[in-house]
Amino acid sequence: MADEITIKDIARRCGVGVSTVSRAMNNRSDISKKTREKVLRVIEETGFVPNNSARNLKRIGSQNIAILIKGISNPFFTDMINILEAEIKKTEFVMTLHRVASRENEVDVALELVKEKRLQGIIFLGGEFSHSEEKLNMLGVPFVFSTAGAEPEFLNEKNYSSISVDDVAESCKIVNYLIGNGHQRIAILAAQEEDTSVGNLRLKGYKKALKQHDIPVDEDLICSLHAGEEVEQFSMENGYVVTKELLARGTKFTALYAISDTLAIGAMRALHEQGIRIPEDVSVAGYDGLPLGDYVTPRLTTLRQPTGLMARETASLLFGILSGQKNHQHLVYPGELIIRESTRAIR
Amino acid sequence: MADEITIKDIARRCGVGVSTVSRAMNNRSDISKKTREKVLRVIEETGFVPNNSARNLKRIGSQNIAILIKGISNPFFTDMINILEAEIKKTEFVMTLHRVASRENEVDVALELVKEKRLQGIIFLGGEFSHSEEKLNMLGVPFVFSTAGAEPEFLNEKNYSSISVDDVAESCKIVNYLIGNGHQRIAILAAQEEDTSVGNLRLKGYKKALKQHDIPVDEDLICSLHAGEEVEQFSMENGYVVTKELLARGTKFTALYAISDTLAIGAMRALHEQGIRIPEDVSVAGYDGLPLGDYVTPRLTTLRQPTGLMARETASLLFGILSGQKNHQHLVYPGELIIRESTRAIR
DNA sequence: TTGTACGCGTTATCAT
DNA sequence: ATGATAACGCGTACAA
Repeated sequence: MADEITIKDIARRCGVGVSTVSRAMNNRSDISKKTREKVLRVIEETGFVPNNSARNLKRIGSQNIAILIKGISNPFFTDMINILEAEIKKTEFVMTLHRVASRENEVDVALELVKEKRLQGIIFLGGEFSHSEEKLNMLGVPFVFSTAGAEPEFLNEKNYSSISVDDVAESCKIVNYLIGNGHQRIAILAAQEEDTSVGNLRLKGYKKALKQHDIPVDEDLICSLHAGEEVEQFSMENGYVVTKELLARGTKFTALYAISDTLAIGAMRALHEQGIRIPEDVSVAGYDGLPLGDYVTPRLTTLRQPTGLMARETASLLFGILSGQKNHQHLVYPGELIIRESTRAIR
Repeated sequence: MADEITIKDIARRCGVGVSTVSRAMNNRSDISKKTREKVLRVIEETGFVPNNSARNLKRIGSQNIAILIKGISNPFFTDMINILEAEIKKTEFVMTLHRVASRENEVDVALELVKEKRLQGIIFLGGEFSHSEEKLNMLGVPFVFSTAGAEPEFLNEKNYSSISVDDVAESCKIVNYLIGNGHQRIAILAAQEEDTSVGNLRLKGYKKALKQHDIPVDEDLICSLHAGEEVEQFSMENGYVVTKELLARGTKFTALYAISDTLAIGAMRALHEQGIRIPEDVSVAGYDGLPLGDYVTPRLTTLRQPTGLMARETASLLFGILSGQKNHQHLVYPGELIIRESTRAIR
């Protein structure tokens, strides 16, 4: 309500010029200790808060780094965000977290943010990896795609970095583990065919593993996730519902592989309700390696993505590039098969 | 890289004035359809993106609403955020989500944001509820505290709204349920005494319930959560660790009440590892009513907060105030005791 | 060390 | 319907 107070008001009240106030606020050296203290005291008393829009507009180089997250409610990211935050806090940079709605294009959002906040760098978490190069080049600041899936064409780019696991290979790995334990009829909870994100890559890995063992792909075993505005794609509920449908179809299977741990947990509940025992009757495997998977009963077999390592490398890479000590690179980290209680060998 | 392109460049390329470009961008009516199309086409071609800082600086009334969240990784909020987002999307307002670090003061952050984004309203999710009135009054725009805990002094304020459950009463409710089922020695995973947030209120509720039944408070049964920069307070891991400590102490108890579902799930794992059966040997109850609680085994007894309702009411209240159709109010919603499989009657 | 004046990119106002 | 111009609030060069 009170008329917005500006730097001019502070200057007037202190009997100094506006630049002096500015200097005090920004901890400049070219100001006497005495004046600074006076100015800061008045700022404190009046509760003056500088307008960031005006600052961003004028400031040459901010120290802002943005993290853009698609699917912020995905617990998979919370770990990475916390580590990224800790890493960034060690530097002179300031992090701003920005969520991207599922219908938004993250590069468009980034384009806005670069101008608005005078960003120095960007980290993309999750999301698609099919972006027009033209737009990417318009960003004008270094950026790193993290956990965005690895496509060969992607890996040739010299203009930006990426950090990921090989979703196809890792997905193949866990399905191979199931096959190695005697499972032939393996249901999968996977993304729609049209999906251009990791969901599709993990489905590819599933098919690849089957092919390696000459097991024919049975479309009845492939359960497409419901997707849309309403349902969270990788939610426990979605896993539950889709598994219910699978069971209703009467398709036989000895193992179920869900492309995320959350989906797997939903599936476990659906199986449990039907009196199907895990792992005695059906083995269940997930993907991601969420902490949560270690807390459910039975504990979930999964493919762990090295989130801590990836987050630290993401930060290190971006700061290396910003300081001119590193060049853009595309790093692919191996996942880790974590065998717990929800799977078993059959026959 | 490319020199930043501005509204002036667009104007020049179109052979029009800058104000005409501005009109085209902002869908004003006082511009011919033909010119607008031409301008928009050039904007499209050049990939021009207006600078939001400049816009915010100049614009009189934005349509921005901010949601400030303390503890964004808390799954309890994801539900509310999704609903709030859906409600806000129905209006002319634009929502921006902003996370507040645990060491930051949410009102200070809000103060900055109000100026920077010319906010029209604020929703606070989580966090403390002990704010200086002086600062709150400086905000100058309507705001609603949601799920911030209900304190009597708080409820007298006419200058803002709050939406909450009565944490003391609800906590008391679930402990009473345990007592009613024959439990006398009830361990609690609770916040530290110094906590000024909901954690403390829930502990109060626990003590109140014991008192009502003349059960003496045994300090050995009160397990303080680890808190700090490193550990997420309401995490499964914290629940696990604290329960381990409880068990190591050898204190006897027939029920365990955790002040959040995530903590309860961690506790269940710790009990499970000791061969303690739930609910046969120990009953476990949580608080919050997360969807997750319905997916674990055994399914978790809990006190559900009506998140959907609260989110919708939060939106409705804020928009009512913004449109002058409502006054500030303080609403307290009842929680719901959800009895599932993790608790049982003894004796 | 300090103050003055200009400009950041946009929208609002006023004139045409 | 359109264009010129003055703000918005601050940082920064430059002068003092």
